[in-house]
Amino acid sequence: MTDPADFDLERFLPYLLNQAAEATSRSFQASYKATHGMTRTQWRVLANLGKFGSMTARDICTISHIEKTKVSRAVAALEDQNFLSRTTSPQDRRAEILSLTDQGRAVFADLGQRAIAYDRALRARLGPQIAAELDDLLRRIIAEGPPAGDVN
Amino acid sequence: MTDPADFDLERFLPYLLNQAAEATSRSFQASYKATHGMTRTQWRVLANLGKFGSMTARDICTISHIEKTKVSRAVAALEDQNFLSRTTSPQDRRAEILSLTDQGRAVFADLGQRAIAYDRALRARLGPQIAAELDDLLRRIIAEGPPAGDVN
DNA sequence: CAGTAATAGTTGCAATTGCAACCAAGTCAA
DNA sequence: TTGACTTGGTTGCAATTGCAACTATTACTG
Repeated sequence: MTDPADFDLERFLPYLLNQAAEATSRSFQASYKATHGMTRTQWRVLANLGKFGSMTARDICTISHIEKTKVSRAVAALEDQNFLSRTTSPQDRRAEILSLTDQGRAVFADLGQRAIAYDRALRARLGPQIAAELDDLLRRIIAEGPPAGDVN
Repeated sequence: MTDPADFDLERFLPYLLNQAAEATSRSFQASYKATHGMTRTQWRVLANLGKFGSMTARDICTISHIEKTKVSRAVAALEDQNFLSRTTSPQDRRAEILSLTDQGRAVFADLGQRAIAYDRALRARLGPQIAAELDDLLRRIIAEGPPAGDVN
């Protein structure tokens, strides 16, 4: 039997992860919000396209784990800003292939720089090998997905 | 000079942290949403009160790093559900001391149990000592706050 | 083939958020 | 004690989200 008092909020992973995520994302957000009027989701979508090249919205969903509707709207917004363009895929006319425009690539180059700097500062404080371990752990959590559904 | 191509999205900490946070929080969310009609923020506020006892909204803000307006609304909602009650502090009539009601404590006991189970499942997959390291890292990130502001 | 199921993406609507402006109470100093 | 400043907390409003329902294709199955 687990005593309710055993629950240690300060060691509850979802809680810790959220705080860490908020803390780090929030401050970097200033970069893309102020200079390019982008939202967090938009930045992520753009970053994925910048890093992995043209792909479909669905692809972005699967590799980034962002909800399809969030992606859909982010894509629309990025298109409005002329950061990306769509082409319906010849193989599957439902799908649209998304590619960054020159302007989009420029923005990505700019923000990529800052992201590198930001990330380095973060890692510098943790120490390089520790930071690398953190990467692994996070990737494992992300890849393995939530544990065994049965929390009922 | 950093080449834009150097930017590795898959190793960008804010991005990784967010994905991990989303993945873990989201699935646990089902527990409190379905059974107690609570929102993420509400659960967090309740958890803090459950764990640390009565305190002021401001206290919750500082220890949990949740925006004051989010806390304010969560408190209002929890009060509507009769999970907590307020008393204006005698020392400072601006401040309200928040305390869980019996009902609120019961909910916390219930969710606390599930949280423990969920967290254990998560840690079990990482391995106990690895999970402990992760805690430390996350806490450092949270405590140290974002790096040096100057990402401009 | 027809008929049904799955998939890519969008949209409506309600709920949650963020930010700035705003009260009310408290502090501090002249 | 008045007046300027801070601080606890709430609120208005616009923007972002979540979820479910919906369109248009494509895939499957008998």
